[in-house]
Amino acid sequence: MDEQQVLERYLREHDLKMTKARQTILDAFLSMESHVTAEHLYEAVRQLDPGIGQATVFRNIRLFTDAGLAREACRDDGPRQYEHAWRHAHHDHLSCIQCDRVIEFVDGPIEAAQKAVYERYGFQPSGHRMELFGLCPDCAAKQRS
Amino acid sequence: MDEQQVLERYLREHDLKMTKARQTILDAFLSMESHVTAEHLYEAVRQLDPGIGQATVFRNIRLFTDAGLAREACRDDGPRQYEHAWRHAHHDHLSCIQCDRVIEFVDGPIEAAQKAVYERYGFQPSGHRMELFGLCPDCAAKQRS
DNA sequence: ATGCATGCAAAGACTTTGCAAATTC
DNA sequence: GAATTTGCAAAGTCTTTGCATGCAT
Repeated sequence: MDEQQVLERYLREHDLKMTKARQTILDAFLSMESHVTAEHLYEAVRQLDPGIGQATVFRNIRLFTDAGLAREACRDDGPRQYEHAWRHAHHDHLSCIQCDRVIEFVDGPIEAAQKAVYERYGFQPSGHRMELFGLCPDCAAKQRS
Repeated sequence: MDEQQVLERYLREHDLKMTKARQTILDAFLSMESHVTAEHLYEAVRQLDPGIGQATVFRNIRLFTDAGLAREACRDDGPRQYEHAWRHAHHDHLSCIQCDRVIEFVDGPIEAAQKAVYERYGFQPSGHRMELFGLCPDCAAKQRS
């Protein structure tokens, strides 16, 4: 089941409608990389259809989140960021604090250790978020020179 | 070296001044638990001195962050949150998605596995943030009944 | 036809900034 | 005395909402 179908199904189940604007916003979202802000998405959408308003983008990215296509990414500051959530395996982030490059990874030992923590405290897991910060090899090299 | 001294030293090194308002805001911050918003802090500060303005609280919590006393906590939404950063060992969070209870923990195996990830990608570590979400034992029990 | 969706602009939530007066060193 | 700080209010960001109209079913 691809994203298009997931959304259509969600709409059907909630008595919502597929509109031209909604379809355009979905197309734009699917064509973009992870860590999209509403502003980025709005710009991309305007390329496809200049008539679509910003509020509609905000309303729909939230709808995509409810439908399971998008997920809010953790942030310290600035506008809210979204990632793709469908057919996009769970992953964690390794970010360069200098150039903002982001590497997505999944690490078996970390996942296993997290499970142990849940058990230790008697929690029932529902998800997690992890971000590692550091200097990427390129930036570390630049800094040394 | 305690927080008071850390701040005084930071002020001296940056040619800044210790004022009555600044001291009051520091006292309020130190008396509060982790995950303080500027609004919470403002309320606490007003108890101590109703004459202090909100902008001053915003300006000073940021100063505390620069001085290494506070640290911004990761959030999806809502106002920015701060944690204590001085003499407060690094820790991760385990949060209940129902009652918002937060447990702070440090896990050796996770820290070790993170180090391995840094090495795998050639990154120079500078910090990380991890938050595990789930249902705490109490909320899980309530949900079953 | 019915009722959700849209665009616009206004309002909201949160944070920062400009400025004159007050305070610190 | 020189320079930082403060309180206030205004402005800035980012996001949501109210409403009349347009569309999808």
